[in-house]
Amino acid sequence: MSKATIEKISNLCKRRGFIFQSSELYNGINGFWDYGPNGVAMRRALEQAWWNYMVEARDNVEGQDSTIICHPQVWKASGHVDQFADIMVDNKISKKRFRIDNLLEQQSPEVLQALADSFETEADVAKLEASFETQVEQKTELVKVILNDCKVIDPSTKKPGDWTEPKQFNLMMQTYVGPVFDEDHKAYLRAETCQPIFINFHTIATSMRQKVPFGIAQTGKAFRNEINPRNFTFRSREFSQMEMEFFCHEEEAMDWYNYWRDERLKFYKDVLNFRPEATRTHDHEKLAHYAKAAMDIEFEFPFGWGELEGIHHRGTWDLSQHAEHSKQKLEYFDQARNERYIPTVIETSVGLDRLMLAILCHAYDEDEAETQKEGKETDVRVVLRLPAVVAPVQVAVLPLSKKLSESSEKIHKDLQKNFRSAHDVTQAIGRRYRRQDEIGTPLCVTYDFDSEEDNCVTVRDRDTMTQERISLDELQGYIFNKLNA
RNA sequence: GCGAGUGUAGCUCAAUGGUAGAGCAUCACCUUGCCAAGGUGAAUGUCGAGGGUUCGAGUCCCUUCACUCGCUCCA
Repeated sequence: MSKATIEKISNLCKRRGFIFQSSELYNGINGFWDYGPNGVAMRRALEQAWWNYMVEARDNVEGQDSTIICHPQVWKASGHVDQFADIMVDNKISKKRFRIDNLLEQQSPEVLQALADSFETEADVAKLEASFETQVEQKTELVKVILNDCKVIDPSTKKPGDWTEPKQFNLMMQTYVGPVFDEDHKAYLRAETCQPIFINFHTIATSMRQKVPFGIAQTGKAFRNEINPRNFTFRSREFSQMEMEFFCHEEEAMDWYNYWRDERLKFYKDVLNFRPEATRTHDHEKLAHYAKAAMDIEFEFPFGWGELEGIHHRGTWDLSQHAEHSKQKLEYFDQARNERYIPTVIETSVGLDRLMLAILCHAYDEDEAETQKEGKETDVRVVLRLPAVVAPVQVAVLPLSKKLSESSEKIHKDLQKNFRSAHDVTQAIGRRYRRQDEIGTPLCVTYDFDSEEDNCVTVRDRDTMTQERISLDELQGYIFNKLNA
């Protein structure tokens, strides 16, 4: 049972320079988070671990880095502009909020007819929804009156609601390209990193002489106007994704789907050392209309199970959409099969910030340690049992006394060439060990008064708190082996 | 957006309407000192912001901002 709570994690993250509220000086901004020195070190290491595993170690996956702002048509083609915009309305009596399309679907024919009469249209959900959209765009007060006059039912109470003015919720963030802010210059910040992969598919296949099946990976920022950001960094409005789109022939798609699912599970197990019970897989019961198969890899956060990664069989939907909207042929000619087709896509998509949070929750531990504090035998030790590959500091060099700091700094400088090393000279040694435990440093190297004589240092292990005397000549190799164990 | 809650030192939190505090953390010095050790000292605040009531407001009232939790949303 994990001892982590979101409150403890977020406190530790702030106290130790991992993650804190963005723009705190101005009271913060909801859904945006900054990474401090330890947070950014860990995040870069994690991103690099993913990149190495998914791109660098493979011949059939290429990398790319696209712009955050793309041609607005990209997001119309992908369906985001439509699907990310909903009209919402609140019932003041039940305090519930509804999407107008969901609400319309649950009305009786009488109510629908009354609405249709008011809008001078037909009693059809799609047509009524279109009427609502027009009215809401024109910001008329009429809609609220109509909702209430037609006695639209609240599905949760089965009674007419006291409806507020419907509002348009846009989940895509908007901006303007060029100095003139009008409709013609409207653009979107990308809501996911995968669309720019789809539109670059042919350019990359050609330039890298790749043949299907092959993949393209990208990491980077994505933006969504989440209605309600919650649970620390779990749902943020600006976040990073690590996505890979694998293009293959439809006949092989399920095999590749299974292959990538297994690869991704292996990543969590072998690279990040997740305990088996920390994650689970969850097959989607309701598939998006274009999807053939979809599953999530979930992690048990202190607030419950949450999605870390999605593995999706997207069919030919995305490339077909872009082919249609761009009026370009996005077919691939497969020489081996002597066949022309739109490749099928298998996607792996993980949230970098969510994964950071999961790793922190997974690593958080409290144990009992002996103390020399007066009146106490043991004390609670807070320790992050981070895998060495992502630990912000991999080794800390600590002189037993400040007088020894000249020699210890030389060791630190030497270790810095190969590892993320820190040098800490202030305060009692025990306190420094505890500080390093809290940021998850796997190894501490202590230089003492004997070191001058015997050319040896003490290496202390974070998890066992045991110490070993190591010759300075063997130190680099010893640390390398321990960190890669 | 609705409802509830919270804003005081870096953190956790005190303070009947009457001089803003503690613990921890931080920093400096001392200590041949290996697990938040001991000692001496230091720094730290527009009490979220604005207005009002009062002789006097961190405390009461109003407004506002931000955050947290619940509802809605989460392809």
